[in-house]
Amino acid sequence: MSDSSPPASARISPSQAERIAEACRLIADAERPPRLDDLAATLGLSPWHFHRLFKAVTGLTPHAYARARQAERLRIGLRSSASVTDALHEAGYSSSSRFYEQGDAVLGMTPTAWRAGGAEVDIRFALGECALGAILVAESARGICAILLGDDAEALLRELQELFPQAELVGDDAAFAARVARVIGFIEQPAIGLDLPLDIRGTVFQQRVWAALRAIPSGSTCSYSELAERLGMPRASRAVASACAANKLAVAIPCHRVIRQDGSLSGYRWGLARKQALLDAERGPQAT
DNA sequence: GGTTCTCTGCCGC
DNA sequence: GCGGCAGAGAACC
Repeated sequence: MSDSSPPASARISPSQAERIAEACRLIADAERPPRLDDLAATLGLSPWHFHRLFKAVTGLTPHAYARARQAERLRIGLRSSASVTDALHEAGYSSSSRFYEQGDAVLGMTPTAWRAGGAEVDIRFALGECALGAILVAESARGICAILLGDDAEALLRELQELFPQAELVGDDAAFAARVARVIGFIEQPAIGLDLPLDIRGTVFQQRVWAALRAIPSGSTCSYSELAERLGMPRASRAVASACAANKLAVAIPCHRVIRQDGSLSGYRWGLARKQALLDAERGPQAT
């Protein structure tokens, strides 16, 4: 339920970051999720220290990272495999029955529904007005799946349709509209936190970047290259920027806190004026 | 339902 | 900065 406690961004040395990047590669290359002890031994660290370091760098535990990677392989496999069972096995799931036991935790829906492009899955949405202009909040069964900002409601709705082309979009839900008020309150006062579950969908790399974004404290900023370094990929600042741009959860995943090294704002999916306003608000009264 | 593994808090060097 | 333990809980078989 709580999304309000991203990992503290401890100082990570380049050599530590490189070790964790190596661990990420090992996990990504393995058919089955490697064991914590084995990963730690390969990197020459104790399991406990490796675990802490991994989480500090990526924002995910090694196990969570491995599962995310496995889910990504499944998503790719579902597009190309002849059957859902084949895709499950190719992704390293030991048995399909256990996969189904877990319900829709991996894909947010059944594999067959996912294969169909997410058809028949409801996404509730509501439009509103906040200090930054029009806002659209959308929610799947798993949590808030999009927070979009813009100048007019129709454009936001089109954007939502493009993000979830096969989903059944359901508006005018009074109960949900009440929750949107909480999101708007959070947009206008980020310091209060957003105590709603988030449905964060993206590749493993995007999820790593987004976890790192959530570790940037309110009121401070970071450059794309700094963020890339924190992820152990000092040359990947362009990829990091793309992942920031792919963020669908405005403010909840604070991509507005990433600016150019020279201090200029760089770009923002929802407009530079909004980026500036968000940063101003965070540096404002609640700053300690 | 037992076993194994992960995760976290805390402490020591 | 790193290693280690204890205990809770999740995952696995």
